[in-house]
Amino acid sequence: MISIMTESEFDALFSQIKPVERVQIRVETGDCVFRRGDSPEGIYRVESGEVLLVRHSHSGQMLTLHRAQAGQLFAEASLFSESCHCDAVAERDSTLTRFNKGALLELLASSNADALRWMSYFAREIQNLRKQVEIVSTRSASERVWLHLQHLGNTQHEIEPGFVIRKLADEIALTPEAYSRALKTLVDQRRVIRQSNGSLKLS
Amino acid sequence: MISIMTESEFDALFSQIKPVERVQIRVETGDCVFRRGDSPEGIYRVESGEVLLVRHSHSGQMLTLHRAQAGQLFAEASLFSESCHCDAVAERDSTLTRFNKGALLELLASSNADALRWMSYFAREIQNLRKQVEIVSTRSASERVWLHLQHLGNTQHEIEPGFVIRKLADEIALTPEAYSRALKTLVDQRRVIRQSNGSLKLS
DNA sequence: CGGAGCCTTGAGAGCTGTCAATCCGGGTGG
DNA sequence: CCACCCGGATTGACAGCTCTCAAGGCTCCG
Repeated sequence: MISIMTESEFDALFSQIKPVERVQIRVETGDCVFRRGDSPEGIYRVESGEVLLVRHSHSGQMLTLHRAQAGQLFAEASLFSESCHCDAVAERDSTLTRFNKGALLELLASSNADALRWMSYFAREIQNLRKQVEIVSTRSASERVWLHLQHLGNTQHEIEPGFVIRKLADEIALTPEAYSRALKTLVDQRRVIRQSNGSLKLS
Repeated sequence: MISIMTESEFDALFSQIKPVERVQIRVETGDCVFRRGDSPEGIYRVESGEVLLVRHSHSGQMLTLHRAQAGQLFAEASLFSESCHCDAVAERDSTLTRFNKGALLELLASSNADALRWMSYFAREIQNLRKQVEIVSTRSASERVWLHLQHLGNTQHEIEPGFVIRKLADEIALTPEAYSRALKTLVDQRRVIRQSNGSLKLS
């Protein structure tokens, strides 16, 4: 059984790519890595920092589709696409590695175990997205927050301190105010406990 | 450049699977193909009819995550998963083909051009899901309907007659009433035209 | 101490969900 | 041919919830 790709398996994959085919990129908070409609140049890995994939509605509202943190990939789907479908914006000062699209495709075409790992990565991405659709489709704000917290802490059942309400609210299409109220509701219901160190514990 | 996998490429892929590894399945309206938590047995193709991937919130509300129509696959992501993440329910009487999970994985491991096609399929699925997240995250009902109609008719700019408001509303987490009102708003704004044959034209 | 940034809380408006009534088209049976 | 019924779509009325805007609170940091 092929399991979820671990970080070291990622490294094994990418280490086969010639150095000349990878580019180190430094971006500062607010910089655009690419914009919607750009021709995709490859897949990106976040080495440090954080990059958001966002879309802007024509009414000016911004929507976070994905939050890529250190160690994660983004723009995977653009491997097979003629244009980028989101804006990629640095949420913080970040360093990225870009792996050339053509080199990756060649690598995939010549190697098969790697192809399986890639597919498992894609499959996990699909499942995460379905989960996100489920969360965002939930009408009640407190249920939406509850599902999202469960999703975030599905292993540790605990949300680390230092979380930022504004970011969490963005991810599930709520305003920070509504998120705050919803969280208060969950705490009142004893479903979430605010711990003294600032973390959240799910029950 | 690898382009989107066409239906004939699908056929080429699946034709390499031994007949003994594929099962024909007939289901009637309302039948469950599999349930959340089941051990995945393979990937399914809808030959005729329609299958919905849904989740039930514990408050009893049903959410449509995906609508697989004739010619489409579903449960792709479960290839690399130990359990199904949705219920699959027949929306109409349908015939399905199930391709055995193990056979597919072997096929992928031994063939590389096919692996690329599979990945392109997954990549398209990911893009569709991101679009769905974008749509569902849109707060205004009429804007949500507008985005969804654009997504549905992104090639023909027209929605065929015979569409069912209830189903469309389900897909974007709206009530039929709210959908109806939103559609009326779009028609009043001349962004959508109801044609005499019952189809919708986008402008 | 003072400011900045974020979270929290409050009040009101706007929008969607709910429930109910009505309309419309297709199918059935007299 | 017509009355009737049935399912879905539409429309109306109202409650409930979230968004918006505004006003404190809190922590961190200079």
